[in-house]
Amino acid sequence: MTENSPLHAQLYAEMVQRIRTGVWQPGDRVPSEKSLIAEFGTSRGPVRQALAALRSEGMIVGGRGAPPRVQRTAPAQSFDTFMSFTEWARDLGMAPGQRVIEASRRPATEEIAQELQLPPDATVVEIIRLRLLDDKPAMLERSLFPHEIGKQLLPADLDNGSIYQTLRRVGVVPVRARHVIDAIAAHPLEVEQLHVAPGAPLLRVRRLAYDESGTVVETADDRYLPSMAAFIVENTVERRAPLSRQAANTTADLFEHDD
Amino acid sequence: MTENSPLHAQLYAEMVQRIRTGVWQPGDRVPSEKSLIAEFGTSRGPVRQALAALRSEGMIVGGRGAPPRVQRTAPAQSFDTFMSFTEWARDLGMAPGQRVIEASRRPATEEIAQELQLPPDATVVEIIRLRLLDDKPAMLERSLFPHEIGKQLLPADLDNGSIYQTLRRVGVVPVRARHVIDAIAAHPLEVEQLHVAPGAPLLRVRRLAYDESGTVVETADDRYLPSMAAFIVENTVERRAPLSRQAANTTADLFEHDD
DNA sequence: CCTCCTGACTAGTCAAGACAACTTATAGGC
DNA sequence: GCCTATAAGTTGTCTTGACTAGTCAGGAGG
Repeated sequence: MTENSPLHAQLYAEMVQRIRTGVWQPGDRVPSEKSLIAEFGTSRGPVRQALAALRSEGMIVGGRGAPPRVQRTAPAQSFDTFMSFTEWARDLGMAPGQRVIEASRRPATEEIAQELQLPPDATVVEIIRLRLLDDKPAMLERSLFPHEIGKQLLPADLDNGSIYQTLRRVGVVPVRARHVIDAIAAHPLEVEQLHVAPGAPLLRVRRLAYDESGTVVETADDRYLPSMAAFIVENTVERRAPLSRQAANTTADLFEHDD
Repeated sequence: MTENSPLHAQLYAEMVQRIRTGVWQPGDRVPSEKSLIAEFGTSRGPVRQALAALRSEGMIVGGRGAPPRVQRTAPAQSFDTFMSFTEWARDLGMAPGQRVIEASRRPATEEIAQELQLPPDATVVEIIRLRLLDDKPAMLERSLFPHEIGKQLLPADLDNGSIYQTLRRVGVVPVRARHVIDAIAAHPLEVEQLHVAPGAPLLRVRRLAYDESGTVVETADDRYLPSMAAFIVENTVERRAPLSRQAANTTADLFEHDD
């Protein structure tokens, strides 16, 4: 694993582990660059690169004249963990579950075709799943895929395993996504599946995922029970979060494509 | 401005401007490092440092063998813009407005004292304001400050100008914040002020802001009309957002202090 | 006309060294 | 005991040089 990766990445991994396992305690000073160089037997470049990575994720702060300090902070979730409900649940130590409500193939509406960058009336695959945490309903997920991609999913066992893992096996790898977070009242389907009162507030996340080449892989509409999940952002003066607050009158633009 | 800052920062600023002004068009290749070195008359280090900064903010992508490409992406909002309703509205080209509902001094409850890192029964200042965008209600903001800080706000003209600007004038500068985003049903006060039906879904953002020394400056509970605002996150495999999804049974921990 | 291969170019990685700016602890003076 | 000046140590910044691994266009061959 760490053998073929670049030196600075190995150093980074080693440092992350030391922080996580408490070898470097929160509030402590990190060893000086000089001692790290001596320990790892490298030059200053890779060491500084690894430290810069830690800093960019907020795990260490300060510096300039004195070694930086370890900061205990909610670790940023990896792209995969953030995208995949299954991986997220495992990360939390909870049992992910799912029940397919609907899996269908249908012609796209004009709006959906545009979101998926498809010609009008193209076929899309829609999958609606109830997601569970430790057997309790947590989220209702409505995903839309272009037919080329979605057809790989219909024969798969959607009740077990992650859609993303299935997609990866067939060579579809999302690498970029845009999430729009807001609140919405529960509709009849959510009332039925999530066991909430009609009109109850739900946390909605609409997602547009792209692969390497910039083509849209998925558009989704996830509705979370606020009693089961929340989103956290950590923000610093130095470190901008790739997060912004948008006026809703421009929400239509939010799903415009960049490239 | 750019005279005393380090070289790589100057290069970064210049490159950002070129992207914003369209000298470097989205989709275009960035000039090669060699040509940038020749143009700016520096060595490779600062040039690469500036490019790395652009990359970390998602403004350029790719590389390794070919010059990176300019990516048109929703620019991450600066810490100030993200914190301050006033600056955010101005950024959108809309007119920010506000009406103070309540500004009071009171003993803290146990829970609030803990959040603000104060001894039990310490005095806190609570300010509740209705926030407007172009004269339309958009958000109800409930902020709590330690008395030492809040007392500077009570005599201020809270109906005009930003709280953060006022705080900065008296030397209180937040540099780090944690935001927890979820959904909640409208309560009587929101029904009255935001003109929504009882139980209507609102987007809630709870915020804990720290200053340089790590002491809590503010804790707040903002409730947005989902028809007026949403949050956007852009996520990449390479670039982790400092954002995570959390199970709500751990929500009590979310406001635990780090340091 | 298409495919494949080669070579020029590019960015990623690493090393070693030098100086500037800053922090911290120590030693000295009051 | 307290404050201040100093010195040592640390990180930030920049340079130069080298090698590796990837991209891309153009030419040879089918």
